[in-house]
Amino acid sequence: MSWRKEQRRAERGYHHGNLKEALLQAALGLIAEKGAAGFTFADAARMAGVSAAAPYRHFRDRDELLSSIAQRGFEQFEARLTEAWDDGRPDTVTAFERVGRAYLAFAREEPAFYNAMFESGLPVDANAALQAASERAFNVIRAAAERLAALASPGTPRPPAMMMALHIWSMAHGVASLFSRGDAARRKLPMSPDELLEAEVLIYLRGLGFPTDRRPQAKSAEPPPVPPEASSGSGVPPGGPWGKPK
Amino acid sequence: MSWRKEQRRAERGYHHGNLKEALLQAALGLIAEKGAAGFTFADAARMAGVSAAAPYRHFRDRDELLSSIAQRGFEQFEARLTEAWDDGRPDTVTAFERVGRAYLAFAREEPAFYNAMFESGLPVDANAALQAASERAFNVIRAAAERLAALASPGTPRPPAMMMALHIWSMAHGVASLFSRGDAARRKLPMSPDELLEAEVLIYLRGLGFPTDRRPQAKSAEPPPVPPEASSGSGVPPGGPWGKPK
DNA sequence: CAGCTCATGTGAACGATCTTTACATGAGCT
DNA sequence: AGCTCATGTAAAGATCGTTCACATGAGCTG
Repeated sequence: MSWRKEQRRAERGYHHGNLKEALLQAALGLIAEKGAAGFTFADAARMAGVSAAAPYRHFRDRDELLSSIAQRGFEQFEARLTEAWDDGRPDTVTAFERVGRAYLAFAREEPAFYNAMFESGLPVDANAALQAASERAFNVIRAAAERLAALASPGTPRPPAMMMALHIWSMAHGVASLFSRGDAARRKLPMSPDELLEAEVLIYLRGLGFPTDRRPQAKSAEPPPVPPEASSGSGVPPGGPWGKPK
Repeated sequence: MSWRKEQRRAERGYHHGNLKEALLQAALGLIAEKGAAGFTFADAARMAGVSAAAPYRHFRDRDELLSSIAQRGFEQFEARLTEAWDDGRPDTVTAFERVGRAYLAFAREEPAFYNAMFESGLPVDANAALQAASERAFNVIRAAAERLAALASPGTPRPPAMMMALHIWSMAHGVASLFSRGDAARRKLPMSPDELLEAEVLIYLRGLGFPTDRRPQAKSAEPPPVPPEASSGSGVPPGGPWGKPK
């Protein structure tokens, strides 16, 4: 029973050396397994091989650990989105959809982070640093929407980029949290969450009057010439974004 | 100290008489206050004036109480959505948007139910009855989407109703959980969640080629005549769904 | 190198929760 | 009147979050 603890202690000495990091990693693993609600401070301590009181030297309380994880999550999230956006290459629409896929991929591949960030119930404004990190991540989407808005067909009012960004965010978050993660993924779907979101975004963009055929655009100040399909009929390409209906 | 408990007991006798219901109500109140994560079985018992062990006569464990609440929530949710849909009166698009608003209204007005249903972390398939209730609620959206799909402009492929329903659900859930409830509502927005969702759905529907001017349609088998704006230009009415840009 | 300091970890303890177990009560039926 | 069984209670064990007094040893200071 207790020789194990002694053993551990013998291996690493009285001081852990890197407990804060170890706790964050342990918590991450536990949240991935059992959700933010199921994760316990004591478990994290045990997993790091220290007493239940040790974590209090590094985090005021359980919530502070959680919000540290959320913050780190937003930072990685921002990085992933930025990378996916790739400054709008090769063309704005393609890059924009890549951001959508990156959103879902993050939710799927980093369930613990996503959980801490959006589903742990901690207040958005718990922590100034957290809020800032969250805003930086959102700003990636916002900036992309800004560029997309600039592509609006001439003669049509330019949609507010902020609104577009909020719309895209809500779609991505909705799909992720309803269909793409953990228990929710068990809901049976006629298509993958990725395809679902991609179609949703494409239809939305078409609703705004954007060409969605992904032709690379020159990065010019004036909008590119309107492709034929954007000004004739309802703008629906044959087959539509959802594939060929039978 | 303990005269209070005796007092309570004197008022109602040894047997409570309606404990199951009282526990559900108490839990609902507690979840509304502190979220599903913060709610404790013991608190619910205390609030109902019984010992901490009493609830186990009515629910296997805390999770079963939670899933009972979620189930009841889905039932009320279904009722609200059905009422909002009103069988597509006065016209399909108007009714469809009313469903969207009803979704948000439910999320806002019944935070406890919404929390238990979508944010409590309980598995979708925890319980057959729960899953069934959830599917019945979704079917309201699905049926509405079915009717909407039948309105597709002639010559354009008819979008799969299932996909549309999933899209609408993800939008509504995304907006609700990001902006419309509890802590999340503190995120500052340039518009209300209701307006945000309404614009989102309108743009989406336009992307599918639907007329979105809410003219009442005859309930005929064949689609109504295509309004001019749906077949000319990009289909964007002046001002767009997001109001007048400056 | 000796000694001091302070960040870091320990163990014990408190109150709260979840859950089980043996026992108490009384409503409704015979 | 008496029996039975659903319903409630008290007590107890296990786990958690959190605090407090105390132990340890890494790194600075002289």
